[in-house]
Amino acid sequence: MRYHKIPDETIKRLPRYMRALLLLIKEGRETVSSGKFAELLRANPPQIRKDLSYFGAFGTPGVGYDTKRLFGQIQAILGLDSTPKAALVGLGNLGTALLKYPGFKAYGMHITAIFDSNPEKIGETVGDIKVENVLELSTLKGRNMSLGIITVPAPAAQEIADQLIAAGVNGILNFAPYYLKVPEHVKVITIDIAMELARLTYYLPTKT
Amino acid sequence: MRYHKIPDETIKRLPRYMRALLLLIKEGRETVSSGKFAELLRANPPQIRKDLSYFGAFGTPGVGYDTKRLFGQIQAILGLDSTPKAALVGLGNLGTALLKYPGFKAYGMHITAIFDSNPEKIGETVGDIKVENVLELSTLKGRNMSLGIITVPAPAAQEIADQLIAAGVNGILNFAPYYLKVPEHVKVITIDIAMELARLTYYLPTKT
DNA sequence: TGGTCTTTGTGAATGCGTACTCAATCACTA
DNA sequence: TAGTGATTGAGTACGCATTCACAAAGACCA
Ligand SMILES: NC(=O)c1ccc[n+]([C@@H]2O[C@H](COP(=O)([O-])OP(=O)(O)OC[C@H]3O[C@@H](n4cnc5c(N)ncnc54)[C@H](O)[C@@H]3O)[C@@H](O)[C@H]2O)c1
Ligand SMILES: NC(=O)c1ccc[n+]([C@@H]2O[C@H](COP(=O)([O-])OP(=O)(O)OC[C@H]3O[C@@H](n4cnc5c(N)ncnc54)[C@H](O)[C@@H]3O)[C@@H](O)[C@H]2O)c1
Repeated sequence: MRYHKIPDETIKRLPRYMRALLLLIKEGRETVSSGKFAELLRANPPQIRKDLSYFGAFGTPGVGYDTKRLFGQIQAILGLDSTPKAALVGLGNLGTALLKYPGFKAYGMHITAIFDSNPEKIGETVGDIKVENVLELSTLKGRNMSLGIITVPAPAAQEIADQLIAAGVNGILNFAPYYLKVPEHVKVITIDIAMELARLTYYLPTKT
Repeated sequence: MRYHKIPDETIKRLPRYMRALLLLIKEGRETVSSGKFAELLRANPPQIRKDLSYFGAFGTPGVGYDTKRLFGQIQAILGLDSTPKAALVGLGNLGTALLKYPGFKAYGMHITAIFDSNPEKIGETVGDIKVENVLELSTLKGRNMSLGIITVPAPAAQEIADQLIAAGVNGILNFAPYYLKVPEHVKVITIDIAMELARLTYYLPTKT
């Protein structure tokens, strides 16, 4: 049913559905059944149907889902139809890699501001964006920026987060290995690469 | 020692515990109670106690957990005490960022081999590692490499994964937005950055 | 237009992980 | 050596997510 509680796990899967749909659309497929779709994603059909059903009835029985329409619908659910703008803070190795990555556009996202504290980097242009001084972070306020990406060293992360939030950002993608303290209305997703790599070794066959 | 089923979520938390313990050790703390520890991690005490209890009794009632000892124990549980070696394939923007990152060592992990297909990159050295031709990937076999890191474009990911597995790797950290098909005994963790960013917009206040 | 086939949408059951609680345990002190 | 206080370890209850199964619904064809 609509407007009831939606599992967080469902939200995590939606962007994956989008990516698979992009592929299907490129292949020229007009419709896809939950069965075929599940095969592509290595998931099971009822999972997909249930996930989608939380938001309404998008499919047609006997046929399946219209690929283009479903893509648009998921995009709308996630709020990507309004092409949110993101500010990146910390033009280091990781920040640079993110900026050079072309894959974000396909979903309707854009990084439109860059900040750093290093005087050598300030003023530089990456793509067509000029690197600004982190001290001017508050100037973001009028620029309708809804997302922040933190790629500064861990000790600076909390301070940057506070400033981003003060500037009106209410979603933060954090790469620093630090657990940010933020107000209720702000959502933080931390990607902790070292943690994932560490976890991976657990699953290796024990060699003793 | 409990050899019953351990929740995957528990395994995901263990590396975070390690990081927090590193901090405590640096601060000179000898012991920590589950209460203090939970506060630091913004988690709740019973969760931590339960997680640890799956592997045995590490704490002393009335006192708490010995920080150094617990760090070593978690390290052992994860298999990081044997300092697993990792091979990275795809020395692009992301691959370079990972190689320059010093944070992996603290957990007991090392990237000790690099492969790429670009002739300009082959032969180059990064840190003290020489970049090898991806066609020579099979030479990994004798080098006791247990982990692979994939930072090549998505269309090449499956092929690289197959070759890594053939060379004896059985844990893969994959950054390519592609869902790899691997044998039963191989564990894959995919970090899909674009997906996380896309998901983030869902939680933003709907502005209409 | 009626019948059949396919596939959806969802109520119900199952299974898993988290949160709670409390007796058992250990250090410390007198 | 016995008493006190703090904290663990785990059995239990709860809640959420996944899986299952089936009735309702549209498409297609005779
Ligand atoms: N590179 C990786 O592979 C990797 C892996 C795991 C985690 N991380 C984390 O990601 C973050 C960035 O990593 P990196 O490798 O890009 O580091 P980096 O040192 O290359 O880049 C950090 C950048 O932030 C800038 N900076 C520092 N303090 C700042 C401040 N107060 N305000 C604004 N800018 C500031 C620096 O000038 C630099 O450009 C770190 O927190 C790191 O722990 C990185
Ligand atoms: N950079 C990011 O921020 C980012 C974000 C999300 C996902 N990703 C994914 O991570 C992967 C790497 O991204 P990137 O930005 O570093 O890309 P990149 O193009 O900078 O680097 C790719 C590297 O792989 C090498 N390569 C290509 N084909 C190869 C092959 N068959 N064998 C060996 N090496 C090969 C190239 O020579 C290059 O050095 C991609 O799959 C990308 O989709 C990157």
